[in-house]
Amino acid sequence: MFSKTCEYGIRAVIYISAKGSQESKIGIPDIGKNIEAPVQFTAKILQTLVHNDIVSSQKGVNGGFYLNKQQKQKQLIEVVRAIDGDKMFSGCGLGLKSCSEKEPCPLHDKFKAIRSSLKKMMEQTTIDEMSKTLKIGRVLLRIEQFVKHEE
Amino acid sequence: MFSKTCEYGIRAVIYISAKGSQESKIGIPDIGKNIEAPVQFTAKILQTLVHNDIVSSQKGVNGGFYLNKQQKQKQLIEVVRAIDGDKMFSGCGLGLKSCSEKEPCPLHDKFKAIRSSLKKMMEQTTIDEMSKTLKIGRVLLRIEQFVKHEE
DNA sequence: TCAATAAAGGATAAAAACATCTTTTATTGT
DNA sequence: ACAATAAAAGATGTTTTTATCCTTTATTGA
Repeated sequence: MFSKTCEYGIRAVIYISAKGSQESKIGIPDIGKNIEAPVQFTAKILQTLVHNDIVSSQKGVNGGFYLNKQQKQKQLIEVVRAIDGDKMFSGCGLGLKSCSEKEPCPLHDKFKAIRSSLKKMMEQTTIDEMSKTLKIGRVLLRIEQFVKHEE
Repeated sequence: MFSKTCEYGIRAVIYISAKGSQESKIGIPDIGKNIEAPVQFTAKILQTLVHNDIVSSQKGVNGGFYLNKQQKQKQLIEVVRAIDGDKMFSGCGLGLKSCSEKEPCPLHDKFKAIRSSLKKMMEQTTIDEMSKTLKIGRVLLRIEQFVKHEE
């Protein structure tokens, strides 16, 4: 469904949102280890996410990644768009250039329905929500340390 | 959504089903041209589809590809499975091995819903239906010659 | 002010997906 | 029988995606 790059990106964002804060930023080695993604590759993806204002970063001692308030409120679809672009939400399901509302391919309407529900889902899901889901006991990744985070 | 390979495969199957018959088989050059796919690559995909009993073929003079009655009744999902395998319908949406019903990732339930509707759609769509949709005027591909096929 | 730290950025490498080319095998009309 | 035809099969090439490595830049605590 998503590209690997996108999967890593989403996982990283969830992890950073759940574990990091402006006071306590998260480093790349920590992130890579805990989301089970190649460290350097994750670094590249995070660059993209920083450029697109999905994630904040700071260089130097005690630097790392974190999400500010506005960023935590962003929708999943914005993360996906930043990494994979719009292709997921545009174009014919069968890859036909000639396909359109007027001259639809045999899968056109059915596809449209699926895609619009996928899109809606991604719009209704915020980063914050995903990281909360993580915290309230539905464990994911390797984040055992979350126990102490719970209220 | 689908891989390019899968897109070409589906398009080929629709085209063959719509235009071909046991009496009048369709050759690879014809198929490639009309579904706007690389000819030799399409040939490879058709090999796979023949192996998986989605399409019938015959070598030699007047040979080519066609779909028999049973094959026309196959579901879209069978075509996709033959080419892309099961990965589309299995595994965590975020690519996590650790994700399960018991320990779901933050996207688990939402993803499950989307995927099951995608699956249902593919199970409810037959090759025959898609090629009929093509015939009743909703033009696709480059198949102008379909006009004479309509009843 | 400088050594340590950590992200940013650029270059390169490996793997997978996509595509083409060439040879072989089966079929058929003559 | 055999020449022509068309798919099957195997080898090879290209492009994109995924992944790693190395150098540079910014920040900070001592």
